[in-house]
Amino acid sequence: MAETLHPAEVAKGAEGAVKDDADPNFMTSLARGLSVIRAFTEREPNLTIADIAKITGLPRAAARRCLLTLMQLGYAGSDGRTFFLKPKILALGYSFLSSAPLATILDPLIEQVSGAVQESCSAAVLDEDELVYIARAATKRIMSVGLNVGSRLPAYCTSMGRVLLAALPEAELDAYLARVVLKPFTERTIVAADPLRRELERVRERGFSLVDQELELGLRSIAVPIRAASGGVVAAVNVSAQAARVTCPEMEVQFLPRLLRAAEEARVLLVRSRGV
Amino acid sequence: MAETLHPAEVAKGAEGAVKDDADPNFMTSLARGLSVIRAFTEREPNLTIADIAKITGLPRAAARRCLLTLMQLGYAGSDGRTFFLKPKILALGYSFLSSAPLATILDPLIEQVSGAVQESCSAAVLDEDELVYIARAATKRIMSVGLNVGSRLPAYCTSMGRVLLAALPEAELDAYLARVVLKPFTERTIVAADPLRRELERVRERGFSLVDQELELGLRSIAVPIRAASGGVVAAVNVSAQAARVTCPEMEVQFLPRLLRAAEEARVLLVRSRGV
DNA sequence: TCGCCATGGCGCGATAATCGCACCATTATG
DNA sequence: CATAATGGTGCGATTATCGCGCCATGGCGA
Repeated sequence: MAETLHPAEVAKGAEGAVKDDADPNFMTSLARGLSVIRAFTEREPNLTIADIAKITGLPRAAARRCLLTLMQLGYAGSDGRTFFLKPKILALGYSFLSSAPLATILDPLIEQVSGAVQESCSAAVLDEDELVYIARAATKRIMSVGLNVGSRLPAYCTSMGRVLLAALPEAELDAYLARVVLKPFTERTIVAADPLRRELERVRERGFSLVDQELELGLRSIAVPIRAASGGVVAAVNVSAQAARVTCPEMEVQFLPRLLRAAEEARVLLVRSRGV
Repeated sequence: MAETLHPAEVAKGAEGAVKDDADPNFMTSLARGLSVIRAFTEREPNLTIADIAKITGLPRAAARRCLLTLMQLGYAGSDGRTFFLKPKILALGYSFLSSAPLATILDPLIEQVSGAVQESCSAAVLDEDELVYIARAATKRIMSVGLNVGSRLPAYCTSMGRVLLAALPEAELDAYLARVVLKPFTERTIVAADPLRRELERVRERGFSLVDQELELGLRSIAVPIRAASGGVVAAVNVSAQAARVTCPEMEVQFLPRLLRAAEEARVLLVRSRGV
């Protein structure tokens, strides 16, 4: 149980650049503690010290120290044998949400669209080559479980991801394409750089992205960009639905207008809330 | 700008118990790093090193090290002068959300109730004497801004808080009442222990809690407990509305039945998902 | 325009905080 | 019953972290 998973952002060095780390400004203990927090997942909400050690690659004693510290601070709890995260941990992630005007503003809009079209609706931004959900309204509990605020998906094969990629400066897109491996999630997934570039070009021209079962069979989604006052794309919103229930043309007809309206509304609201 | 706010869980010692016994299992650096994360709030999403130092009480150099570490790990960013949290920080809180069957299960139910009654609906649990939102569906952006997943409110003057307090074992309730100061948020807030006890007794008997403008004038809310298979109360769900629009009797008539139904549904779903 | 103060960056010596090995007790495992 | 794995602990080693102090920068007011 609990296999050695994510590469433990700590270990050698997340960035493969220089290996003679020894950066005097890098606090190893902090990095370790955070990696311990991230070791907890849906699959294994209750972990033992040994589990954590395996997952993070930390020595058992170190893992234990982190856990104990998190406990003392109220971020984790223990039933004696296993450890688990406590709700206080939300205070961390959500210092971001509450400090992000975006999430606050988009949330009600998302709800509104979702309620109107009776399908799941989300907002996301790009972070480290991935798509990160910052707001979400689900109609039913379905769809490849567990998409939540904070969830991360690849950008190249999702509608919101493509909208955001399409808005990237040329150079950054090049860098992205150079970095990322386009893994096929279904047989429809675009996995070659050139076709992807063309698709992004198309997204840019049409002002929205429609992705048909490229991430998961049976799942279609359509997304539009959210623009700030300045005109820059700051996020994306989408509606996703089961392919069996909604055809591609229907997605455009039924969902696109609402998405565009929400995006326009968001833009207006964003103007008023710019403390940045 | 950026006043000295929360007491910096690090400094002296969150628990007033023993003084500075230098627990060998406590990693100060980790605690400091986490307190830096929590220094970011809605009011000030962009903070300078000096700000952070003031807020957390850390020396400037230490604050700087934390910030730089968070940056290297991708949790924070900087525009050169000020720092801000990046979406990756959500991965921390998200470890909890995704590892909490509760949040996943309650979310769709919340949405459903919210959609049906056209008012904001939330779910919360108790954590360190406070109410913590674990799921939320807002209809409009209103109501004393920024209630989000992760938000914390006092338990004694909120409907969900009372539902959860009412479910506490006698001894724990005593301890709670001994610890907490009942601060009046409005002139209606119950601030004496005895009346509060009686109210909790009433909540226990009636199976729900209706709080009328005790947290904020113009705000009413009604909550019911969510019970696990075992019968223990594990969370609460509520509906809140503007007092001007919905009277107390109306709250009971219009919202209570739906809340009870959602709670019953949750109970059924919880039985099936108990991996704990 | 000229200083003044607050801030960010940096280096370093000091030291205490963290490390991780090694060992013991206890409990799953077979 | 034997074995392996886990949790807990202590300690010496060391190095990761600390925080003071200094310098450069720059915003701001006089």
